[in-house]
Amino acid sequence: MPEITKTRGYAIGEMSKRTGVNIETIRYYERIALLPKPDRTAGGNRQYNHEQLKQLSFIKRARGLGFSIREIKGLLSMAINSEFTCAEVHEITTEHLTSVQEKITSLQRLETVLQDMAAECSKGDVPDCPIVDTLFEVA
Amino acid sequence: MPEITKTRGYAIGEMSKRTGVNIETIRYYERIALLPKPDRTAGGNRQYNHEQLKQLSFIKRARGLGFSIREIKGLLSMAINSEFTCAEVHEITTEHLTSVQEKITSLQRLETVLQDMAAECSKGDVPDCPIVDTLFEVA
DNA sequence: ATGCGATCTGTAGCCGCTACAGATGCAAGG
DNA sequence: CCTTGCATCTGTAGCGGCTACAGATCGCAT
Repeated sequence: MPEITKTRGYAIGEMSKRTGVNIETIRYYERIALLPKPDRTAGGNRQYNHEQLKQLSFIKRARGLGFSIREIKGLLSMAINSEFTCAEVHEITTEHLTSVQEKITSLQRLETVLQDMAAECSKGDVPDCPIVDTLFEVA
Repeated sequence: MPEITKTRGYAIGEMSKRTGVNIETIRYYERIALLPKPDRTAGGNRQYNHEQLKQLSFIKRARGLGFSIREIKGLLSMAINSEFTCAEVHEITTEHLTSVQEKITSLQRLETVLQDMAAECSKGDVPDCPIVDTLFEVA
């Protein structure tokens, strides 16, 4: 028999182990066209190649940095087609950075309010609590 | 005719205006039993009372502070039954505070990474970008 | 009576997964 | 070759916390 397929590629479980992405999530990414449809074995199991492993790692990293699926699709299509300029990528990144910074600011405001509420609380055994009172004031 | 219902109460739109909670969301809160089922007019429209207005304000505030629906249900059932101690409420609050602080920390880590990536970028017109390179490194 | 905005119910969609059920694939051991 | 048993398959439904319809009815002013 001639060697038709030399490198066997990676089964989905292998992809999952190497990237840390859940198997179900990998299939989900395929469904929403974030990952390309891989080859299949004769029996129908997915067989990924190294390119696809790289792409999944990319997705994993970008998700870890909080990029949305939509943003990652943008980044990927640019990267894959090499139809992008560094400036465009920079823009997406700084936009994302700004939204992260906004989240931080609003969480910090929250932190302050929660700390103040907690500080006022006597922690007593009685059913009378400034936290509840605060929340129950009609706006 | 005798005055059967003296105080008319608030229609759902009134509740929405007073609390800033979307009408659809108010109905949603009722469905998930976060708000009690209100009275109805003869025709079937919801009629809320002042107590329910206070409760919706409470929910709105607590959501604004990032408490989950589950947490709010807890707080409300305690507050309504007056079966709570200040210490219990304090505990829920500080738990929530901790999770807010954890979110802040992880977003700040994110911020640093994004800033570093953006800083390395030349913003050039060429399709060669350290951001893409960074993301494409296999783990 | 009529017109028109407010409200009604019910259902489906959003994001980003996760969790099944029930049917197969595949590789290693006997 | 056959069995065992894990891996993988498809399809669907659920999570949280809403939001967005469609199509019908309510209620109030004129």
